Parts: sequence; structure tokens; C-alpha cells
Amino acid sequence: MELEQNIKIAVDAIVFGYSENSLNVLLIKQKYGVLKNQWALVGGFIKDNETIINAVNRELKEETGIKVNYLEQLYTFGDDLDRDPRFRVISVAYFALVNSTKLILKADSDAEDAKWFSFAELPKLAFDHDIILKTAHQRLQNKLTYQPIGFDLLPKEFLFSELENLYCTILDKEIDRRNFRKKILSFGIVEETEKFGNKKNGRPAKLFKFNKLKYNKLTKEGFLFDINFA
Amino acid sequence: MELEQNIKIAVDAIVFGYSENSLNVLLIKQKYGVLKNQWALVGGFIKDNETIINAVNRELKEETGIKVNYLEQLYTFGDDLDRDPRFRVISVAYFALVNSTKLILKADSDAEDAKWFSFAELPKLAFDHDIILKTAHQRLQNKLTYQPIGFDLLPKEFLFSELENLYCTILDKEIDRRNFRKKILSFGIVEETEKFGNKKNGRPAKLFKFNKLKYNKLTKEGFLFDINFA
DNA sequence: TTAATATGCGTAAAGTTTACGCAAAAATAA
DNA sequence: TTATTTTTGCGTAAACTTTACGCATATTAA
Repeated sequence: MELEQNIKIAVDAIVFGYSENSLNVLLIKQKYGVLKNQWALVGGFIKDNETIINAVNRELKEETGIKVNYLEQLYTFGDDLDRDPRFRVISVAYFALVNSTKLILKADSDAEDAKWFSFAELPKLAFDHDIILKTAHQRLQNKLTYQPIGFDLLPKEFLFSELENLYCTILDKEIDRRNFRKKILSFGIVEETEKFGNKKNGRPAKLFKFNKLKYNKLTKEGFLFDINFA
Repeated sequence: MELEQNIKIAVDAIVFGYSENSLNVLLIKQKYGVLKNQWALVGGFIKDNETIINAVNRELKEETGIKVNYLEQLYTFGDDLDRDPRFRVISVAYFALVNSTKLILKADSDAEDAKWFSFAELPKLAFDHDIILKTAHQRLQNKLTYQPIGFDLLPKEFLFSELENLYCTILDKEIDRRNFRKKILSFGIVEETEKFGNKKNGRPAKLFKFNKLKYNKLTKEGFLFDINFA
């Protein structure tokens, strides 16, 4: 088989974070090169001898220094035939969740700048990154309703009201607090701690934690987390 | 940015068909080349100036001559670093449904042979194609429960019992005929025709057809087809 | 002390799923 | 012809889930 292919293959990571009722996205701005001064997703070209996921983890480490909580392949984008003038690029996009946007981002290097943006107020993005982000957001919304990935966006211990607000914010939907609590507790994947959160006023609330062991057990049994509510 | 990347990018298509209570998969056997005498998925390398989906459609046409009813991206496989001795290959897999396995496959060419196999009795496959097929089968099972793609595996007009059998076969699950019919009819996406199917014995059954217009309308409204049943 | 705010428990009505009974229409066998 | 078998198609009651919402409790602010 003759093969003179001139396509390069890259990875991009959509990193979501959540803090103070806001869904955030991690973007970088390159100081040199094709992307100079444009905000873009974390990403880069795959090396000949690394797996795709290793390329994503390497780029995340190199460009931002963060450690993600959840990572899955999203979609492969390759319809934009001339995004780069030198050659065609096909990009495998990954979808990542981190449990704090307070994580120390790699100190501004000479090469680039990393920053959290609210999903509601994104800057103009390089290439087709706006489309990729929209796809990632839809996946996040869908996945949230049948897999408890919301916990990967929260600290180890959290208030029920924080979890509830996360669902409200991401799904852009009103939720009945009492029914939400009942349903989440019925899965048996969160448990109370002895500690209390320090809210300004109102009755103090217990901190809860996610029970990953129980979650893995239920998942293996094929249990479905149908998280729908009014 | 320096870039000396030596990875080639390919597409593979998992084509599912259904006939006589059997889920089938379309495979090809190449007579020459790296794949000589091994059964493999339809696929090939992407050309520099075609979109990924165009590459899939071109390969389907060239290698089998069939026209598919449904096509969506499945996953990008790229962890097998030395599947081809000449260079690394990353493959974007697509998932396809056709409404008849009686479609005329491209006449055995000098280069290859195309054939339908029952999903239950697959031959040994080239590369990591067994893993890809397993992933595709899981996607088919999942998708069947929340999107009415079963119709894309049946002829334009079908018996309710055929639809029911399709669900039983693919989901590998008992279904209560009466509850199944009630639920599918409640969506309003199938309608009776005046015609009857010709079964050997028993009460003759009406032929039904899928109402795509109604389906598109409901889909736009965000309606969910929750096809679960006992 | 009173008002405001947020937590946490409970319960009834509405809706959905499950389980299953049975009549009708045809082919086949007796 | 008549009974038997097969498959279709309609209906209904019990079990379960979701929705809607009332209200006591624990704290801070005024």
C-alpha cells in the first residue's frame, strides 16, 4: 500500500473546574507561534511512541501543571482542513474534571499563560475550539445525569448545598432541594462526616464525602445512577 | 514548533446489520498486503484533503459498495503502538447501521472479499479489531435504550414482533411483548400501514413504519426515548 | 427577642413501570 | 368440520418512582 499522508495528529484537553457557583474552563495563551496571543485549549502534538492518553497527560503537566480527577476521550475533530497553514491537523479531544480551580497553575512561563475562565464568559478562541468546548459542555451535562461525576468537581468534603448548586449550575435547571437530597442519599454513595461546613448564616450543615468504593461496587453490578429531578 | 511526527491516521467502520433474529457484522478479507487472509473491519487511511467522515464513506463504497442508514463516530483507538511494522497507526472508528444484510456486497474483487458474520460467531480478527467491535457492540446496546436507532436496522415496513425481537436479540434480554408495544406506540414515532406481513401461522400482523418527521420533531423538543422494559 | 436564612425530615398525590389475563384471527392437525 | 396451536393486540391492577410541598430546627444578623 502506497502511503504519502501529510496529516498531523494532536490532542486537546477541555479541563472543567467548579468554584463558587461557577463552571470554569482552563485555557492557555501562547506568547509565540501560530497561536500567538490567542486563548486556546490545552493541547499539542502526539509523539510517535506515546499513547494518546499519555500525550494528554503530558500536555496537561507541561502546560498547566495540574492533576486531573477524571479524564475521558470526547471526540475526534478533523473537518477543519486548513486550520494550520503548514499541514492538516486532526485532534483527539479529551474531557477532564478537576476538583478545585484553586490549584496552582504552572507559573507564567516565557512560552505561555494559563488561566481559568467562567464557561459563561469565554474569550474568543483559536481554531475550532469553541465548537469543541460546546461539545464538551453537552457531554458534561449528559453525563451528569447518569454518572455521579459531579463529585470529581468538588473537594473531598462538601456540603449538600454545594453539590445541589453544582447540578443547578451545570444543568441550568431548578432543583427541589429535598427531592435531590433524598435521591442522592438513596444511591448510598455519599456519607456524612462528623464535620460541619462554615457558612455565614443559617443552620450549619454537615460535610459529606463521596464513597468511591461503594460507587465502584454498584457500577460493577451495572447499577444506573438516574439523576433526574424536578 | 518543530514537528517530525511519523504517525498515520486511518478510519475503521463497524457495520451492523440485522436479519432473522441475528445481529450481523460486515467484515472484509484482503488478498494481499499486511492484512493478507485475515478478516478485518472495513477501513483505510484518510487522504490529506478529505474530512474524516468522507474517508469512512469512501472506504465503505470502495470496499463493500453498501449505503449505510446511520453513521456516527465511535472512538479513536491509538494505544497499539506497533500494529503496523512500518509506522504507528491511529484509527478513528465509526459505527454504522444498515437496514438489510441482503444488500449486494461489492462482487469479490481481486483485492478483497466482503462477508456478513453473525456477531455471536466472529472469526479471529486482525489488529485490535476485536476490541473495537466489543466497544461498538456496547455502544449499540446503550444507544438502543435511549434513541430509536433500531429502526435503522429494519426494512421500511416491519412487524412489531420483528422490532421486539431485534431488541431482545441485541440487548440479550427478555421483553414483555405487551408492555413493549405500549411504550413504543406511546412515543408516537411508529404508525400502522394498511398492509399485513406474511407469517406462516398465527393471527396476521399489521406492518408498521417509522415516522422520521415525528421523531425529528420530538428530538428537537428534547424528548427522551427511554426504552426500558421488563 | 425577633427576623432572616439555610438545613433536614416527612408525606400525599400524580405518574410510570411491571406483571399478567384474555379475546381475536389465522394455520395446522385430528 | 372441529379442535389445537400460534401469534396478535387490548386491557387492568398492583408496585414503585417522581413530584410537589409542609414544616420543625439551628444558626446569624438586627
